[in-house]
Parts: sequence; C-alpha cells; structure tokens
Amino acid sequence: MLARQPYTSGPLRHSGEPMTKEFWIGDVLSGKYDSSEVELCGWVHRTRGSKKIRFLVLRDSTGTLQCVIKREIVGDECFESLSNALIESSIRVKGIVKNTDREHGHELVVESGIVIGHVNPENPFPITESAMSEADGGETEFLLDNRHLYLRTGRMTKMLKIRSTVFGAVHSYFRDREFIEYQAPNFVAGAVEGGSTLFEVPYFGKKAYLTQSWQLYAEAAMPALERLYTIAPSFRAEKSRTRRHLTEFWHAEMEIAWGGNVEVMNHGEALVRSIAGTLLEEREGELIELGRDIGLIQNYADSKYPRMRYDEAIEALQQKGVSVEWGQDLDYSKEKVLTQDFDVPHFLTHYPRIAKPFYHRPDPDDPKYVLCHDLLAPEGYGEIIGGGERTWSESEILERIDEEGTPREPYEFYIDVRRYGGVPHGGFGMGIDRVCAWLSGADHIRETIPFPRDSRRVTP
RNA sequence: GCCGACAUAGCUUAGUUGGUGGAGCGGUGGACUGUUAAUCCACAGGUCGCAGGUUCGAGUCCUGCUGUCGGCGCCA
Repeated sequence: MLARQPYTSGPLRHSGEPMTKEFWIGDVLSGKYDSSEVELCGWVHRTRGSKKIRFLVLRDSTGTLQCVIKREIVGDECFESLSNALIESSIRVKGIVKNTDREHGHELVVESGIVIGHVNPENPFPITESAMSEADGGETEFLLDNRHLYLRTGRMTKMLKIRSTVFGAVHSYFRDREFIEYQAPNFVAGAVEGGSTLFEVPYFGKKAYLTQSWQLYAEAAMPALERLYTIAPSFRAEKSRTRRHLTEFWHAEMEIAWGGNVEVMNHGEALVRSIAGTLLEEREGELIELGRDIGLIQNYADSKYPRMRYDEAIEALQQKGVSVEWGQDLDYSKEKVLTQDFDVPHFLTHYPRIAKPFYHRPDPDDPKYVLCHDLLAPEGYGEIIGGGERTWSESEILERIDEEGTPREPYEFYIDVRRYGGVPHGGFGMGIDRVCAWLSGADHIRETIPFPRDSRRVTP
C-alpha cells in the first residue's frame, strides 16, 4: 500500500511536471485495488449529499465509481471545494478503495481531492437526464446540436468503443491475410457512380470532387500489390434522409488480383463474421448495456451467409405479391421484404447488366447479368457490402463505357490498367458505419459516428 | 428531388371551445440523509421559432418564411 500523504487542494502543477494517470476506474471496479490507496482522475457524473457527507459518482473512460467524501476526513476546505463541483467538472481524488456490499460494489473513501476544471453554475452542463432519456433510441435536435458534449455520456461512449473495435477488426482481418493497406486520394476528377451525387470543390480555379470510393485507384495498384485494402471516408452528395445514410461515411474496401466474384464474396462473408466475433470477445459488456441480444450477434458470427441470384430474388418477391419487374434494381422496400426470410446476412448476386455501372464484369455464361454481389444485413439494416468482379479486358471495358454513354477521357488511367497486363480481379466496399449500426442495434446510423454529416447538418 | 410531422424556460414537456403560460430535471439558497435518477421547502429562469393576418383579445385559428425531425428515391 502507498504511504498516505494528505493531498490538499492548491494551485495546479503548471511547472511542466507530467500529470500521468496511473489508476483507472475500470481496474478499481475489477477489485484490483481493494483496500489500497489510489488517485483517480475523472469527471463528476452525479453528486448528492449533505453538509457532512457527499457522494460523488466519478466517471472516466473506463467506468463510474462512487466516491464518499466525509467532512471529518477531508477537512472543511476540501469538502466545500468538492461539494461545489458541478456535473462534468474534472477532479482528482485520492483515497482508499473499499469493496462494499452495496449495490454499486466498490467505492472510494476519499482522503483528499482537488477540482481541476470547474463548471460555471451560470452555464451548467446542458446534457441532462431528461435530454438523454428522450434520446435513448432516438436523437433530438438538441443532442445533435450539442454532439461535442453528448459524446461523453454513457450511450455515445459505448458506441464509440464498439466502433473502435469494428475498425480494429477490419484491419486485423486484412493484415492477418497479408493484404497491404493502400491510400487513394480524396480529391478526384471523376465519379465512380453517377455524377449527380458528387461533392464539387473549388480547386485552384478548376473543379475537383470529393471521392465516392477508393475503388478505381485501388484497381490501379492491384497489379502492384495484388491484395489491398483501405479504411477511408467516402462522400456522397445524396439528399437521403434515412437511418442508413450519411454524406460522409467510412468505407472499408478491398481489391484482389486473380480472383472473381466468389472469392471476393467469401472475403466479405468472412470479414463480417470476424467483426461479429471480435465484438463478442471485446465488447460484449457494451453490447449488453446497449440492450443488444448477444445471441443474435453470436449467430452472425457463427452462421454461413446464404447466397441468392437476382432472378431468384425477383421470383421470391413476385410470389409474395410484390410488384417488381426484371431489370429493376432492388430498392430498400424490396430488400426489406427479402431480408425478412433470413435471420443472418445474405448475398444477392448476378444483377442484370442494365442495372449496374460499367466496371461490373458481364457474366461470360450469360452476358445479360454481371458478376456482382450485395450483402444485405438482417433486422432491416439493409445493404452493408457491394462488390464483385471487375470488367478487366480492354475491349470489354471500352464496350461497357460506351454502351453506358460515359465519356472515356476521365477514365483513361482506369482503362490503362487493362491495356497493360489486365488480369481477373475484384473487390468490395463495406459501409463500416452501417455495420456498426447493425451490430450495435442502433436506431440510426448517426449514433455510430461522432460527428454525423447529412444533407442538412454539418455542425458541430 | 418528393411526401409527412413538429417548433412553449438551459433540457423534457403540459397548456381544454381563443380569455393574465404550469410541472419535472438542471441552477441558486436552505433543511436533511450511507445517499445512489436521493428526498423536502423556497427562489431565479419565457419575445410561446420569425413575419404578417383574423379577433375586443392569439401559445391556441389562418397565410408565408425559417429551422429541425421522420419517410421515399439513390446507395455503403
């Protein structure tokens, strides 16, 4: 046990002495420091008490802990100082960890403490219980306006931890399989999809656009790296107002040489299952606290994902009485009907050529179709992966560009990839925020990203 | 681009056929307590989104505007 040195309030250490943090609330809660002295740094979550005793719930990034402050122990000056600390003031307290029989388990019997960052009573912390109880499941305008403060509340903190684990799982999946991480530019000259959804930015007297996808530039590096991936933001100027869309979203993309639709699809399935599995290992507690059914996630990690051709999907829809014609792309309302038959993600493959852009390779067995796939998440979360085999010969890519009426000029570099030793290759893009929303059970994709961007909001 | 809702204190909201806008949380002061979304008393805090209109009188009815939210299409 450390020597008990009174730690009185006083001027902060401004001399450059490091303020390293040695103890974490999560460790205290695990029992690691029972009956020991610790110094905790954190923020006031809640506080209550009388003139003699004060109960202060302290929060740090790893949990919350009740600190008991008694006037007779800490003295008048320290007691008053800590008692006046409003919600979200930052403090340091030193004391003895006690493992109690009470509902919260561990607590800290404070011996000394100091307020580090004050909160002005004229401007108290605006995120109140009432604001959050309304938000539990939905997000009010107020919470979106105060996103920078909402981040430090329990629900957002859990979402951010889950998000971090998902990002980590993506990196691990690809790096474990010797993929090379590769970065494409965010300023681009041309579109991947139709031009209407591009963000235009002034670029030294010219026009540039924010990228919608890493794909075209990844294909350029495919002959160099053969297996490559990225995690990067993509931008789409869609005025979409749904729980699945952001204008700035995080895109995990991969590209492989010497592979086709099936190999790419196998990677997509393995990646998503690996993310679900990693979440169970690392974030089960957070998922449960968010009210997620762990059995569902277990099923997503363990099950094979069914695969269905577009034609079968059309047939299934028609049998259900949904009016849909062959050749139509499947919009969300139809995806949702299809998804109801599955309790795990499922692939849709072989869309009609006329429904997909030029870079999708026509199926040599039946050129009416292209070798592509979408992965649809269950529970109404919709498409999380889109990918497939690329058109890889020069003659075929020119034919497809021309039949689509797309100008060749911006894609010359892309066509060059085919002119110099083209090989079969393919890849996919996964919407990471959508995966986070689905696996965490979020009601809106906005809940999974710290500062969401949509067609009506770029602040804070 | 299309469709639908909503806008009252810092937050969450009540507000009846149009007749002087209330409460809970948060804040301040006090009481009290091994409390735990503590409790109790008191106080402060409102251009009822903005601009017009109807009316003796508008938070309430009408019109326009602005903002936000939800959904569709599009997609990841």
